[in-house]
Amino acid sequence: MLKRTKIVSLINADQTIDQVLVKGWVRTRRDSKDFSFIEINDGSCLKNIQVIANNNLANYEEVKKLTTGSSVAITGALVASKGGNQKYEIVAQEIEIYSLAPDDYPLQKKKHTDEYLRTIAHLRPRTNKYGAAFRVRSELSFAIHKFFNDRGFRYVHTPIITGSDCEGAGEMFQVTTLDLNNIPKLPNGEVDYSQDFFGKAAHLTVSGQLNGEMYALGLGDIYTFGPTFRAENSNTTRHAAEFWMIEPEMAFADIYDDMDLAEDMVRFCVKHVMDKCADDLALFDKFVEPGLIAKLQNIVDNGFARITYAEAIEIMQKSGHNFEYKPEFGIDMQTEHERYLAETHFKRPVIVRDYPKEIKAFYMRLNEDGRTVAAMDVLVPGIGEMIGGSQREERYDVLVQKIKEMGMKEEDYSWYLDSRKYGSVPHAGFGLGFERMMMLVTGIANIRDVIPFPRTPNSINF
RNA sequence: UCCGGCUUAGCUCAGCGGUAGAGCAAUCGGCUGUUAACCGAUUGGUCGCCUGUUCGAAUCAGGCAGCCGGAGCCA
Repeated sequence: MLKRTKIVSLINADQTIDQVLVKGWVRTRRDSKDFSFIEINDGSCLKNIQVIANNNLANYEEVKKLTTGSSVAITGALVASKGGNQKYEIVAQEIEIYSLAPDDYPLQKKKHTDEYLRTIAHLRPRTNKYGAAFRVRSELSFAIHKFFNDRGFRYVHTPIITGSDCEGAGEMFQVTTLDLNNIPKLPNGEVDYSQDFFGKAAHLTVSGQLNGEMYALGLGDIYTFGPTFRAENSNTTRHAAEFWMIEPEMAFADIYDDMDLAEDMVRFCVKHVMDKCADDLALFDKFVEPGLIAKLQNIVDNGFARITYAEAIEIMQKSGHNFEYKPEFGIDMQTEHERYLAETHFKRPVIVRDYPKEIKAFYMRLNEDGRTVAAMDVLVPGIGEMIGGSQREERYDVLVQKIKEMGMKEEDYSWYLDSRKYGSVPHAGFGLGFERMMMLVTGIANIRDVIPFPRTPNSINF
């Protein structure tokens, strides 16, 4: 019994083969007088394999009805192609038709707009561009795991459902089994969560960081890589309600170790994808973002610029550039500022650190100057903020003070504070939006096009 | 959530007060070791929805919806 061979193996074969079995979907069929050319794609690589179907096939009349999108199994000989565009082709000995796609198959043999393909997100992995995008997504995920595994980081699975409604990273989706048409209430009118599934209010996680810190302070170096949810009404090309985040956390590390890790990780992952997905990246370089490969090579070769927030403000003030929001110490950086720094001034990724404490989260470590925190953001051309991280405040008293200052309840963080109470050590970590790294690597400009089935405000189809 | 734009054939668009068009796709036929093949023919639309202005609305005005882009929030 002949085993199926994937097309990627045949494309890269080093010699002809008497008999092979390929299975896939028809991309196009071109008829000649006595035979037909059929191009088959099975998703194993960007390229199709060309099949020659001669009229001596038992079911040649059926073969001539093959439409774009139909599925087939083809047994034949892998031979040198007489045509110029491919090294090998298959001369079919037998063509089994699994299924003929009717003439309303939505994918035509031409370029479709991304907007249209979003309306048929269940079929877009059958296109060249989206096939490439999701092969890269898989390879990029693997690169993340490989990078951390090679460095001895442990992969920690932090909870998706959280009972802490104060992770502090944005609006949360509530999780409940209460009957929304008949909500149990307390005498004071508030919802009686004691009757809910967990006996208290529950939400989808917005970050695994606080949990991740606990494991770093036991296992040493850890990372999380999983889905994250934000109920923000964000309508942009860079935000989704459900996205994947990578959150490493290192014990016995400071903000400089953190920046080194972020830069090393991005450069490793970019290099990995360049090595493993050359054909797919070439497609993006040609049709999606001209100059993409040169941009990626620059990231791999030259590394990131590093400046402090104060230096960033000064650079912008002296630039003569007309900003809508004037750069002054203390402002939260706007998109225009991030883009100026990464795209115009440095023309490569830049890490900005030591932000004013007022604009950053409570858990970030207060610097010696008393007015900045050891936070760092990685700003990337075309995307803006891709990574946000910090050295964590490990001093119990300072952290409690910060929690109070920001109007939060100390008792809500008792378990978190335990880590500072018992054997606290300096530690640092960051959060990386996986889809944003996908956008960097592929040049795809909309986050909806780098997630298989994107979830955004008012959109949860498929 | 705010600002702007768009919505006409399966897809991409033109038409911008006088009653519906093109290219591609599809279907049929022809031709050819073809390469998103080529040539010819055919099919295909209550012009997003509602209301108004007008003798007459795809076209002008108002409202609504959806989509897209920018901003904010952030990853």
